[in-house]
Amino acid sequence: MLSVARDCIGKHLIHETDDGWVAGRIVEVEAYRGPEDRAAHSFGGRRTPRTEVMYGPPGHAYVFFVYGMHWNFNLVTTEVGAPHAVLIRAVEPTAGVELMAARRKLPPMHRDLTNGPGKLCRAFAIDGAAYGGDLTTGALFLSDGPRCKTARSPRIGIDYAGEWARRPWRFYDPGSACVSRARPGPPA
DNA sequence: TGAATGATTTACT
DNA sequence: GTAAATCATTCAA
Repeated sequence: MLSVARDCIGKHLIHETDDGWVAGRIVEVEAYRGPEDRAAHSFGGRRTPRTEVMYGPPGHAYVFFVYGMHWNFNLVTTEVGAPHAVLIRAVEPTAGVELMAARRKLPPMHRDLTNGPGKLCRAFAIDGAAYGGDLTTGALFLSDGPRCKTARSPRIGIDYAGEWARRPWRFYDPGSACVSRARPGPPA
């Protein structure tokens, strides 16, 4: 589970749409460990229409909407019946930067294009339509990339989860400028 | 049927 | 630094 999350770092996410296509290298993810993890939506074995896809086969997209305005994109990682997922928190744009910039209404070459869960979903035009999609056959898919070193840290935005919030299940590429936040050292 | 809340981002002081 | 935006999903009655 955690190794799967780490393996996601460095892979490429591609989304083809009518407007063109965009791609990015995944530089930050978080692991969510189903029933045991209070921070996970599937905590306690909860099974609802929203979490249903996590109980299905791996390689599918778990997309959900929060705070009334943001989508988050997850990769279902484990076998049927085990509701574990990896949240894609940030990517480094590699193609279609101008299209992303147009969607985000920001200038190209801007790091803020994709350095957050809600941001990258908007830049990639990921929404409810991608829910449950197969990430190997659909318009939204993953591709292998060069393996690279990863760092780990506690997860973000789940303080309500108590001790689980301190589990170092966030993986990121320390060499990328597109990681969402919590950089260890000064920006320069 | 109704009320509470969140795996966030953005804007403003 | 703090606060507001905003709505699908979820839990209670």
